[in-house]
Amino acid sequence: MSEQKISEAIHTLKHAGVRITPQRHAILEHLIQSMSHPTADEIYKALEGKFPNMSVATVYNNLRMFKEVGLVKELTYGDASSRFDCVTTEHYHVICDLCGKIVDFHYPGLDEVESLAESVTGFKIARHRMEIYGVCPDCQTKH
Amino acid sequence: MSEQKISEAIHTLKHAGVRITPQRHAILEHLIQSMSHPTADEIYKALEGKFPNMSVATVYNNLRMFKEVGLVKELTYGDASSRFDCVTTEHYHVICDLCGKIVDFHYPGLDEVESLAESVTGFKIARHRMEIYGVCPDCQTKH
DNA sequence: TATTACTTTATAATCGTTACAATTAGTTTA
DNA sequence: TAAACTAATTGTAACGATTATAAAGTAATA
Repeated sequence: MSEQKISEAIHTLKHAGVRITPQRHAILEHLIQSMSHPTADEIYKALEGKFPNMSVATVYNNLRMFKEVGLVKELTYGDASSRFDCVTTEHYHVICDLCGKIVDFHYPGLDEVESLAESVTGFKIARHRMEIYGVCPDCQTKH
Repeated sequence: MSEQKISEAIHTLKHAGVRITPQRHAILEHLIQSMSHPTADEIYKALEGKFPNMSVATVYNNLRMFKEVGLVKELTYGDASSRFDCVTTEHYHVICDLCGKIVDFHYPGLDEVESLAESVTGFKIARHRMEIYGVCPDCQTKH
């Protein structure tokens, strides 16, 4: 379960020559254990009990670091804050238009979209992103 | 050509009870004629010759308005500025990782993705977005 | 023409994020 | 284990995109 994911992640970090500070450990743990896709601020608030002196900058610094090492993906949605997602397997996100909830959605990679785009545009395609928007079950019953 | 698109758009606006001010007309014209997907600031700069006193707020206000009427779509990419795209037909965007160029890409709607997401997650799906990233031909030759 | 509502303008404010310099704390070496 | 080295954290200032606000201007309407 998540214990194992955490130690795997820590191993990855050590291998990349990164020190394991208490703050880092806590941010990582929170990212892995929370099944949601928290914003930097949510992580900050969640940990301020344990680390009353932690700076927001630390959260951002480490999230950037995790991203560079490949542990985490940043989900960017326009003006709103970025959300951060622990990379496990490839998946897409389904997002509720009303409450903002994000649900993981597995779908076989759209390789043919990439190859078609490559041949049509002449780009050397590296990746794609897709999000699906709608209203979640909770919000459907409430409205 | 674009003359016709402009008058169509103006008709849509009038029908929605919106006054056609010179600034509005110019912003609309720029959006339709420029084949790119400009940011609010690019529009602002492009028009400051004609309208030395125009405020950025005017650009933002009108872009929001155009969006509400359905003339324009906002493309949001994380921290960077939003880009604005005149709605003509459904299409996706291919984006260069190096220079940021955006190219339109037509692909048959991924209806099956939406319907699968709907059945798997219980969401009532309304739409999706997809972007494809890579390196454009120009940047490929330069690097 | 007077009234009304809508627009624009200029500027201040907001919010997420990053830069910076000073301090603190892991890690390594002796 | 202690000194030395380097990376990480902290607090705060700064930044940039966007929005809010209030005052002034402009079009439409009676």
